[in-house]
Amino acid sequence: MSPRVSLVSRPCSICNNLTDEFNYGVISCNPCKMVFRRVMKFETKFDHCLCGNKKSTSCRCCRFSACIAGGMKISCIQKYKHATLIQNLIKMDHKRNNTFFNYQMCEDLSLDQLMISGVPKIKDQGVRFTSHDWVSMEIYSTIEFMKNLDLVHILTSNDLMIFVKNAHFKCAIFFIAVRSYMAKMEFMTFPDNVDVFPEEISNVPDYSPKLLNRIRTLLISKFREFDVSIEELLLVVTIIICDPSVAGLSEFSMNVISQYQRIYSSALQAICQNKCKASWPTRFTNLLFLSNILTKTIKDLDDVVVLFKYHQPALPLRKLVKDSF
Amino acid sequence: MSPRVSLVSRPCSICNNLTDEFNYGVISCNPCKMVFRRVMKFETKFDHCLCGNKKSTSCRCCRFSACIAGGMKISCIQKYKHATLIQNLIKMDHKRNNTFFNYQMCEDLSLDQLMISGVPKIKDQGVRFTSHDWVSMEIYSTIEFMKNLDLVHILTSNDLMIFVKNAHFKCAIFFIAVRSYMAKMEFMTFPDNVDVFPEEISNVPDYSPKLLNRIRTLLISKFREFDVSIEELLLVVTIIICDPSVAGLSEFSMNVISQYQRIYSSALQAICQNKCKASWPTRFTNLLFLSNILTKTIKDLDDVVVLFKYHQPALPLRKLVKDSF
DNA sequence: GGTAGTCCACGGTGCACGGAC
DNA sequence: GGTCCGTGCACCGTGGACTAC
Repeated sequence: MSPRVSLVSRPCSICNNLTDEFNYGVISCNPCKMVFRRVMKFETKFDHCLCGNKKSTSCRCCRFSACIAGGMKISCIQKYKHATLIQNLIKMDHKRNNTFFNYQMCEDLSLDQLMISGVPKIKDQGVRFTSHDWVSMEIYSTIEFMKNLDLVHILTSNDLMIFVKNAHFKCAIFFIAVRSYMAKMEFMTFPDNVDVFPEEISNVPDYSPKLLNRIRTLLISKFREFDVSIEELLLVVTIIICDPSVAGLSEFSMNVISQYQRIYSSALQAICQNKCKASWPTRFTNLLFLSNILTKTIKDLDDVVVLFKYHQPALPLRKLVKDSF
Repeated sequence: MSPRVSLVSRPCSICNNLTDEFNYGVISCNPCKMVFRRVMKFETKFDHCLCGNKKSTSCRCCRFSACIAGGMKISCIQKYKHATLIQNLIKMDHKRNNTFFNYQMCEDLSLDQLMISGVPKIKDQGVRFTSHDWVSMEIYSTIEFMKNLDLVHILTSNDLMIFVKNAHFKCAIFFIAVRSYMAKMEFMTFPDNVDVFPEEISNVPDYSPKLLNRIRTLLISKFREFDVSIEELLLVVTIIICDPSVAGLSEFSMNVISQYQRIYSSALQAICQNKCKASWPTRFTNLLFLSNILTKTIKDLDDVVVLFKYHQPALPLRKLVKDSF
């Protein structure tokens, strides 16, 4: 009997050249493996093109797109191992806090303007921030956080816009809760005890302290209930950010975002397993459910804004906030 | 009664990842086991680094250091089983003898110079060695012997220097005694009956044949008394070499050297047990006591050198010898 | 039965080559 | 024609799965 031939050559799933290799989860030749690796490592710059050479090796962009479409697993890239992933999120969070606390917006930009050019400046000495100012910085630093995620390097600018627009406001609210929770507060607040709602709110006739208070406390009460760590919160927010089901995304970006969401999700799962042994699925579900609590909070906030708009149409809301409702 | 839970996951003592394995004497995951195995087997090169990623798996050096610090037992590596160990020492001794008999120093190097670059050349035909020449080769070949010990591969160059400096001269003297003893001599001598002391010694007024003779005979008389074998002598010298209590060593190197000393020591113990059954502890103690006899001989030698220096300050001692007093 | 050792697939790295400017 | 950048080959180290003692 002849020995089993294991190294049979098959066409590379990316470029069709014959190969006996298996890389990043698919049958693929070494050159395609290297293209995928290098784009994922950002060893080489990656620009989108319009050539559409689907199975050709001549265009990096199309070859890389074929890698994604062909099922190459981003999670096989070692920098997406859990420990490294979480370390990076923590670093990004530090950076976000630094921006939030130490900078201020130069002008009242809309989200579109911000994405093109807007950069804040170092905060003036002794300037006193209103709720409007803080919320601007909260949103700005959240967008910065999102743009520091590895995946944005491989999204087209159009998809990146959709990606950011979808989650930035929601996540900014989440980050207010995170910061307040980490500062041992029971409710959302800005630094120096500046309320999250502008002072002008007391002029609204249907003013409902109960509703406002629910907005301020709901998320944080859940954080406390589950005794969440910053690592868990950062993974949850990243899972919320990486939502592949947004309308308008290209299939490519949907695929990429979805892969990243799975990576972050499995890191969160690992943390839960580590913490709770047998009961980890409960914790994991609870943490993922924070996304719904956030949605509920946003819904409440929406109601408040509607009231606001009705009774105070001239309220000077920042463009970044206005755009979100 | 519930069954004993044997496969409980615990954090790896090296990298903290969960594992249910137990390798080389500590709770440790398979990857850490493999790193330790490979460095110890010299399957892969091992360089020291400065990164200091103590509990990270990303740096081989730090991971290996953590293995040592975490208590992984070098003795569990099978090549450190007694038989292999002794075979290796015998081979190293052959090599040492080959160097000693067939080479000569190119120039008069100091120990520091020697450690960096010095290599001897094949002995010229018909050249007649003086005591000075032989002692140089004795020291050189002893250093070579020391550098052939496995453990030097994992010492930093600084610790290696300390390690060699501490024992090389002492051991060179021991090796003179070993060779003379194996050649059935009653006293230390160099080949062709060249005396271990240089001819110039007769010019010293306080010349004490009795002291010189004690130096020449003390060790060898003990060898005869205990009827030691070459295996035993090589283990003894290696135990002397692997002295973890030298000042200046890093904790890491101290730990490594100490582990090796224990390995050689237990090999010697096994030989004694094999040879003497019930009375092995006496033999074992006697053999270890040879270290003190050596120290005594070195002390005597020191006295002679002091006399020498006083009466013959211009005596052309080799740098390797000068450095040792 | 448990632990040390071996095998091998695959991810990562270094380098030489080739085309573009 | 030098330099820069991307490519793809060859090799290395890792760690999972298996074997042997």
